Amino acid sequence: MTFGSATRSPTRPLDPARSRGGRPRSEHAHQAILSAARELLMAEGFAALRLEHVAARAGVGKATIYRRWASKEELAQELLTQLASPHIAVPNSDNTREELLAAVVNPMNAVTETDFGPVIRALLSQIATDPSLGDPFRASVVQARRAEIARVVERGIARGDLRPDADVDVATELLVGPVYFRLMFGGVLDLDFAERIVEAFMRGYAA
Amino acid sequence: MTFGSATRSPTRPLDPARSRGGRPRSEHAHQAILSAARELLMAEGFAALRLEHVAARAGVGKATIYRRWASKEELAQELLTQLASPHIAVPNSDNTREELLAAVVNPMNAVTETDFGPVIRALLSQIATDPSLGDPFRASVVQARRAEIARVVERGIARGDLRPDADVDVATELLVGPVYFRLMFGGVLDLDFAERIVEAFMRGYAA
Amino acid sequence: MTFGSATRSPTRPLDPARSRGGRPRSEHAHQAILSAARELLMAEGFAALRLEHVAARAGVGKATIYRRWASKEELAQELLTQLASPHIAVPNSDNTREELLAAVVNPMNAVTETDFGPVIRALLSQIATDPSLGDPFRASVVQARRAEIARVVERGIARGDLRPDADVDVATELLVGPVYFRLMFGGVLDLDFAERIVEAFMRGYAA
Amino acid sequence: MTFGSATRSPTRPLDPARSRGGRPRSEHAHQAILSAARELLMAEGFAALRLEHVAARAGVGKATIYRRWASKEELAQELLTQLASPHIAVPNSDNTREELLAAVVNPMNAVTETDFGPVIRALLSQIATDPSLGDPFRASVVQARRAEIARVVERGIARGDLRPDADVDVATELLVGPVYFRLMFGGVLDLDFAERIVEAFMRGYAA
DNA sequence: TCGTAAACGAGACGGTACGTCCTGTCTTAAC
DNA sequence: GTTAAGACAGGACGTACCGTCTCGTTTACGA
Repeated sequence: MTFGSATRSPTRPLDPARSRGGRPRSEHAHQAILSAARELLMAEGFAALRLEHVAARAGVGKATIYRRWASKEELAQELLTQLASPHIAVPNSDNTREELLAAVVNPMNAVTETDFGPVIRALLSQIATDPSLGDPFRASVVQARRAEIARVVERGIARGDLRPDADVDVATELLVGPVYFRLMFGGVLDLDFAERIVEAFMRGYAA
Repeated sequence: MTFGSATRSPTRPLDPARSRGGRPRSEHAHQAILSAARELLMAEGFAALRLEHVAARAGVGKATIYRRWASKEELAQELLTQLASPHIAVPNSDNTREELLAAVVNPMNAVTETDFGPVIRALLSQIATDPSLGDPFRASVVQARRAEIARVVERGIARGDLRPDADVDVATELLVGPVYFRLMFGGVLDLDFAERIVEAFMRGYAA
Repeated sequence: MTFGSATRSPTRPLDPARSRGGRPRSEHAHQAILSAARELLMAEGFAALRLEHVAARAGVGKATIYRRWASKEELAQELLTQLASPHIAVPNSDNTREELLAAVVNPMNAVTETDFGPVIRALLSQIATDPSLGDPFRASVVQARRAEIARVVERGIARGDLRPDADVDVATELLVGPVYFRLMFGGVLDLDFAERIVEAFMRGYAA
Repeated sequence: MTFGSATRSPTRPLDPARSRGGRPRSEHAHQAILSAARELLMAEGFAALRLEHVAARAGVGKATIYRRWASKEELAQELLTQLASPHIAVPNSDNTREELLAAVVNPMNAVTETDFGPVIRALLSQIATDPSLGDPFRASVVQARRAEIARVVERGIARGDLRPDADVDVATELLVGPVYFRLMFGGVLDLDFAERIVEAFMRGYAA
């Protein structure tokens, strides 16, 4: 699945009438801001993230940030979307248990081994309480993951590996919920954990 | 299970040598601060919580807050512990399915029908990233819930309702993880959802 | 002249009905407060004088200060009066030049060699702008000095040392004004300076 | 005499390397702050002067004040210098008594008829005790006045109106000391008083 | 090749909140 | 009924950032 297609960059559009003239926006500044923001968000958390510090670290004026994002939230959303995209897809492997394991291991690796982990940890509250950040996240990342897992379950049923009445509606919760539970509330996130989750799922829904 | 025993109030201690003299701390001010903080935390989120506003709403000087809690985080921790305590226990009902349902419904009702919901939403990021808030929360609330669910599973095994090899180590994740997943990432939290979660668990581990 | 007779202690009276009973006010605490206040006033100035620090240094509760003086100004006034009293009198020496010199040297020594110097320096603005401090000071200390100098001039005229039309009304200003001018605006305050002031006065008004 | 040349503005310098960029400091804000500070200093005195109130009255953020002056003292110093400057010069009038009278009447009018009066009253203590305010004041205003009066005396001697041994070293104290004495310690400040002071001086030092 | 126009780094602007300090009052137990 | 201790509501301190606004400068495009 291509994921980016569902995403809408929160970056502020240029004035549509600007095509006439003016200096173009600097792509270098753009990336420097995102990098600085990611580092500071991971180091300090969302509440303590200071756009003034982002600007300083990026070697950029504050206005250059506000020209692109209206708020800290918008900037965070872009970071989140950028980092979440690569960890959604579960390839068709013709092996249902393997695909289910991938559905658990993908998000687990994302949060344990990439910057997505610290970043989403820092943004959990914003996602859970601020629709301006949560709604786009749910509409893109969460929805993409739900769809991917639904496809895995359907393929499993089609192969005869899963019972036809396997509960697609809560499959994402059963497989990915435990990963986020431990992300927040502690507990090891390793392959053994992932396998136990898959084992419990398979016991319930194997044909 | 008594829960409070595991909790440590984060409230700043008085100087141990103070018993001799001085005006005692006002219990009224203490409660007014906690109420004001809860309301503002629910309304604005943790990042936008202003102790100055808490003080104003509580009709209290800022120093009266700082005398009790060293930071916004400590104050939030006390709020969280206060609100989480009542929703842990699962009574022994001699019916394993009923007890498992209670293990899912308890936290679900806590987050949907009490102030614990908005408060923990606001504090998820702090719990996940700030050990000063997360560690006490994990040591008290999360640990208590794990222990309670372990007891439910063990009673189920003892009654012969659950297989002896039912996976106690991930039972909390399987039962409560889905609830928190939907709390953060959307989806209805109702009795039907809870029953589907329990159904999946029972399918996997019923004797 | 005895000076104290003109002074009214600013110390708050005890409740007139106090003769009945209760613990008597501690004279020790009273003196400790005045000493602490004098030291801190000299070290920090009036604007930075903190009653909290006075209380701490005196080993006294804040209420013990407020029971005696209604404000920082009243406490300062008592300090000032206490320190100014000893430097007013000019003894009759049967030598007009000697007495005039004493009228200059007395205040000069008071400000250069006793705590009165730093204290009045710290309180000049209060005296000049705050009637609650300035009026009692003018009514006691300044008035006493004027009267003393008037007596010196009159004795000088009586002895035939000064012209009968010597200007009594500005004599204090001519003799003491230069001392305070240098106290504020710099310049040495020594015997030579005092003698030049007296010399100028004598040149103008000697018979 | 040009007076400003001796003065050093206490205003905080901009970073010398700032000429490159940044919004320039607002002259309008600068003057609004000085006006507000003058009004409040006159109304409340130095000790009760609140920079927060100055900022509010000037319609300015507190940082805008601190960007220019490091402290209440520095701000006061600028006020003082600004207000003192116009009252120093004594024009050559070819009439020694007239010039001496001007030397007394100038400061007298300054303190009775202009804002310099309330302002210096409020700052006397600071000038007398705080070198950071007193030293610049002595170096500029006081020194200028001394020099001006020395010139008046020298012109008087040159004209043959004053004795060649007239005491220049204490002339300022004799002429201006009485004015400040009454400013602090009470007594009318009118033309008659000024004439008596000049009369006493002339009696002593006329040729 | 030259204006025009927008973006750039810098930093001042009016504000809000921080966490600390102090004010003047009040409340306790001890004497 | 005063004492030392210390909590109380209130308010100012000086600092840090907010999001906006000027500056002088740089960079591209279209006339």
